[in-house]
Amino acid sequence: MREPLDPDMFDELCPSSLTPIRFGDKWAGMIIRCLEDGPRRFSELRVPLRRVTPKMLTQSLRGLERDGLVRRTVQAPQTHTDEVGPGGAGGRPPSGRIEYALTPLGRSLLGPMAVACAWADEHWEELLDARESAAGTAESARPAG
Amino acid sequence: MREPLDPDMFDELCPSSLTPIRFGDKWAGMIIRCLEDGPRRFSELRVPLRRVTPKMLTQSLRGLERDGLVRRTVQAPQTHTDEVGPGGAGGRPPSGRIEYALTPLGRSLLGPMAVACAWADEHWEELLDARESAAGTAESARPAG
DNA sequence: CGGCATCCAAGTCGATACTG
DNA sequence: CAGTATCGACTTGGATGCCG
Repeated sequence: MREPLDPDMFDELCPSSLTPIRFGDKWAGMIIRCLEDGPRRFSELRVPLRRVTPKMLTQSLRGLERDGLVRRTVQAPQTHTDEVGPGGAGGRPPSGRIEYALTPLGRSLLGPMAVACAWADEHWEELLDARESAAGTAESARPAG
Repeated sequence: MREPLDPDMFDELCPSSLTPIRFGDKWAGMIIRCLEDGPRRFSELRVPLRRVTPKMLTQSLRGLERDGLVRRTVQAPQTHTDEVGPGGAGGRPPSGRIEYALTPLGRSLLGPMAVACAWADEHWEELLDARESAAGTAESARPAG
């Protein structure tokens, strides 16, 4: 658990954007899934969600926080750096470590989200077919313009 | 089944608008639920969804049709009106009876929707509490302006 | 009855630049 | 690192009026 998030997890080839089932705003569902395995820092979330501007990421997180689905915590920086860690020797102490984590309420959404994902997984081809058919009929209705 | 739809089913007291789980556009979920028990005519849908302008109702229905969730059918009007029914004696024959019905794909959404409704039913109070707390802290952060 | 056309207000989202 | 500020495009949805 708490492994680094897959950078390609939410690439634009992922057809999740065509399901009619949505959770909150455009990125809320993906954010929740990123927090599924434990707390994450802002910059950690930015890796899989690198197509999301920091403004939107902040905005979505604030919305989730407002609804009690996500909790934002600031940990005081350790003044005595007895555990610098390998490769982190050059960093000056940040003003505070900020983490986002799912609340129990946020976690309770994982069930419905799994159901939604299962539905999308099972039916996204039908959705694509229907849309292509609709586009085709719309085209044929046009007099070759 | 096929009883008339409850006019108050989707009144604004219904807190479904605060759940983060959405199906398609603003009214798609409600439309699907209205079609759950069988085909409905446009004017039938307008009763429980009377807060929805006809433009939006059409727009949502077109979207659902495009995605293969709803099918729109036009039946030829019966020229011989052997069944006028009580109280309907004054109606002149319409140009065609139009009905909207769920497709199997649309019907397959009822399961996830039930899950979403169960979640909302179970947690909407927590959502409200969180929002009120958030509003309160936002107010107290303001310097009594 | 079952829409469509038009206008307009509000919200959403993205790009870019800047900050403590 | 973790945001904030500003601008503008795009989308969504409501109000109103008209049509076959």
